[in-house]
Amino acid sequence: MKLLERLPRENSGEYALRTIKENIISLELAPGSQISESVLATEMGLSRTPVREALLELSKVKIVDIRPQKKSTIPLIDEEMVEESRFMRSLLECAVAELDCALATPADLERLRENIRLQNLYLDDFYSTQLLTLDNEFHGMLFGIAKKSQVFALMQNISIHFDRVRSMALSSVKNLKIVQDHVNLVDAIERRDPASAKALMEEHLNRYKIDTAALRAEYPQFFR
Amino acid sequence: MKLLERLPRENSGEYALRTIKENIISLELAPGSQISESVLATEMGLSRTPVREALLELSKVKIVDIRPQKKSTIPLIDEEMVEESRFMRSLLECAVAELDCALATPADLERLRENIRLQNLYLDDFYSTQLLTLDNEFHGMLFGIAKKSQVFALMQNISIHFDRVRSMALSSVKNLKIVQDHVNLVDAIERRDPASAKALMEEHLNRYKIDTAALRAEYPQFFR
DNA sequence: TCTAGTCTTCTTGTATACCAGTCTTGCAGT
DNA sequence: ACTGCAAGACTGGTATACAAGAAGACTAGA
Repeated sequence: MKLLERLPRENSGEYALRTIKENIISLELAPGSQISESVLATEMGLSRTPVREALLELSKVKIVDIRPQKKSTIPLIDEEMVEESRFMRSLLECAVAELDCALATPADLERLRENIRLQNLYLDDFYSTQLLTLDNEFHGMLFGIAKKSQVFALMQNISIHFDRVRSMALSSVKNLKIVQDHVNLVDAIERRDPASAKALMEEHLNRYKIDTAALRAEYPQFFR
Repeated sequence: MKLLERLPRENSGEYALRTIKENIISLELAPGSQISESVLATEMGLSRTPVREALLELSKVKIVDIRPQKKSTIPLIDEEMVEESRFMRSLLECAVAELDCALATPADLERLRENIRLQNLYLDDFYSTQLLTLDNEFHGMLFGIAKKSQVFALMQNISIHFDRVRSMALSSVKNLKIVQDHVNLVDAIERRDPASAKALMEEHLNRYKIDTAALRAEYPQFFR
């Protein structure tokens, strides 16, 4: 369990959720491993209550498997779940990209480009978690511009299935392509070209589709 | 606060969530009204813990507004939120309707038609909550057939914004149309006609779009 | 040595106690 | 009568205590 810094004005429950989520995505809490409310609570220096709230939320999207009176576990990677998550993302993100072509202001576009500049700074493998954060922010901005922030928040709940596969798959050659995708996408939005924007987004998200087969071969113990 | 029967094998938290949700949709817990963990707990004969878990989950989709150390409230109806919810539903349901054309088995179709038969039995205004339940089951089945049950579960979280507007808008003349929509949709799926299925679903969901303006006029105190 | 049964221990579920703010209310002083 | 302050009655956040059930270890008996 890798501890994070506690953010200002963040309460214990939010801190626990953020920490546990990060550890699941980074595979620090490995697929198939057992967890316990009280152990996690001790490790984080909290009581069971906020930890329990976090685990309960994660269990709603089946990224934590709580079995009363038995051990709870981090489920193995379930390709059907990953596919559901990809399906949802793809649909929503494509639609949002189209909306953005009509709604993005010059200021919005500048914020997007600024984010991409930062992505370029963190292209090294070593910064893969920072890159992941920037990537999430980038996509979050796209939803915000389309006035669909709540949809984004909800989508992120299930995207964690996708995210932990992503974090296994990240490699610098891929990252290069991903950042370039972002550039092309912003260009399309600036051109007010919804068809291109949608197509680019679809292609962008499809980069992750291919990986699961190879990953399963490499890390069979993490898959169902 | 209208109490529900406790389901077998349902734990307190689930019971609290189900009860509170129902009361929000039925406007028993009216938009703008204040709530308190301990009062709700007493009313339901539970301790604060499971009630708190339920409220916390509802607050994630902004259908409950928790303000630490201040009173929590049921937010007024926020049309932007209703629109986000409608946007998400529309996209996902249309895509699922298309998938169903390829995936529905004869047994699936029969279960759908059986559900519609029940809908016809409850067409009276008096049974509007039963009808709402059947409607939800119907749409849930469509997601299940497309192997997207988890997406449905997630979508329902935000759909509560939509649902409580729906429950204000229900009238028997509308219900007739809705049930007919369902019939037409299943026919299209049986014909393996994805274009029609998608179009019918879109039309079906659009029936609710018009209502908000009229409802705001009728119940201004419930709107922001 | 193997098996059956019991007891300890660990799990999550639920209730309760306590804490730190905030809002209200009532009293005292002017 | 009005104003200001203080006490107390709430709020939700957190910690802890207790309950119920499952699993595993250990012991007793064959």
